[in-house]
Amino acid sequence: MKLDLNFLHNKFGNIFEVGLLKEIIEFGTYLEVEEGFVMMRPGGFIRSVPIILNGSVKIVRSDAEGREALLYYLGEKDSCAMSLTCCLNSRQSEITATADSPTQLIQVPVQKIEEWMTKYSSWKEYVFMTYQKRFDDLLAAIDQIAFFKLDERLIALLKKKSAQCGCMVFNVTHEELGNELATSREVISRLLKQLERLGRVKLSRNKIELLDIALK
Amino acid sequence: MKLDLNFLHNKFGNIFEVGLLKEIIEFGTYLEVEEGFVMMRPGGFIRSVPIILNGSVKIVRSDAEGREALLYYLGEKDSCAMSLTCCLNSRQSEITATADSPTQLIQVPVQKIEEWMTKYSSWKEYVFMTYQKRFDDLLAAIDQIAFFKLDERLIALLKKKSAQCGCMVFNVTHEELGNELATSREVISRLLKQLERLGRVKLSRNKIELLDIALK
DNA sequence: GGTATTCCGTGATAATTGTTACATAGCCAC
DNA sequence: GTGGCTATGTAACAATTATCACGGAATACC
Repeated sequence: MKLDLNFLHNKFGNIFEVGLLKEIIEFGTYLEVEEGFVMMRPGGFIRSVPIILNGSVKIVRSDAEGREALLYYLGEKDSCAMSLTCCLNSRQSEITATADSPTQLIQVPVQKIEEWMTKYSSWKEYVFMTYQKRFDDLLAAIDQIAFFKLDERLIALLKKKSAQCGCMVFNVTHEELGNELATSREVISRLLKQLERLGRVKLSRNKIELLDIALK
Repeated sequence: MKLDLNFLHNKFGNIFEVGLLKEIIEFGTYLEVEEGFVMMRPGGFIRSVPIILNGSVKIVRSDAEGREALLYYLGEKDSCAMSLTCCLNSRQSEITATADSPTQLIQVPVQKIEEWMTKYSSWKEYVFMTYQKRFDDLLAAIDQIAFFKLDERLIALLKKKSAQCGCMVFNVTHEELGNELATSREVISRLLKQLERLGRVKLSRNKIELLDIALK
């Protein structure tokens, strides 16, 4: 697909001014990645800031031993605070970003980030909003990890996944859930089975269906 | 104390340009708060952004049941991402800020935050740096909570406190440590006692002395 | 000095989470 | 359909953390 002004205007018309949209078309790079594609790794150098058009991107923190903790998801119109930081300071990434579904995005090259901030107030606001949203997301992640027990965190995660795909059935393995909650597959299996016995989910291989979870 | 240009120039000369320092003197408010003073509460409205001159401020996240989790400390020259967000968006605070030692600071009124960002590039950079630093701080907090066991987190917290006061002995109760790690006083007492038996700390009422902790 | 208050130590026990080990089930390729 | 791979179920046990209950120690206040 080629970036075109009408398309961008529909999506970003209320955020970005037209001049900026034109520059985005001129200097941005359109990119389409498939589910599972790892867009960014700890230690990776980052030369562009992504703007998500469609799909969703999972942002995860990993420790030295390969354990993980889910931080948040990026969705339509979102951007990434880490890549902003990295671009503005020539730093390396400290997180992992993985496409959680087929994802379309625009990459804004590092040189334009600062330039546009002085040139377009809408861009400046977008950058600030990005920092603020991700800050909020991190606070929410800390709430989950610090204040809730695993069963509640699991339910919250299932809800979040359901919200991401906009449906009540989605594909996921217990292993993946375990990673995202920084625990083991067995623990997740146990908790899920418990939820199934309570009639709150229906389990199959690679798939979970939410029954009365999203409502609560 | 009155704000004076020499003083500010010594402290911030390599960060802020002189014109900005003059405006800070003109429009900022000097404030001195004693240890334990609660500078900000969840739900509180925020009409200014602080710049810390001296001392340290503890930033804590609390949940509905009054449990807490330490996020990070602010020290000299630092500022607060939450108050920036709140000022720029008329939002309410979602964290608690408490003076952890006698603290001197400047309050920058909300109107000037945006104005200075277009006027002084050094201010713009300071604001961005603040977001970035707090973002990093939150990531570090998540690492601690998600990947480490309580005994390690306790040691890390003791180190942090020691670094804050710049000494090996400091005043703190087990209760306070428990709050900051979102656990109970008893658990902390037990872990501390264990550390004392290992010869790594020396305990007294209201006081902890680090022996071979800071070195490791 | 006596008393109240706050802080600390610790046993007992429960709840939660982590680990090990192995069995079984679903699915794909041939 | 058979073999191989991945995913799930689950028991048994270990480790960690939480809670309850109480006694005693240090300090403050009168």
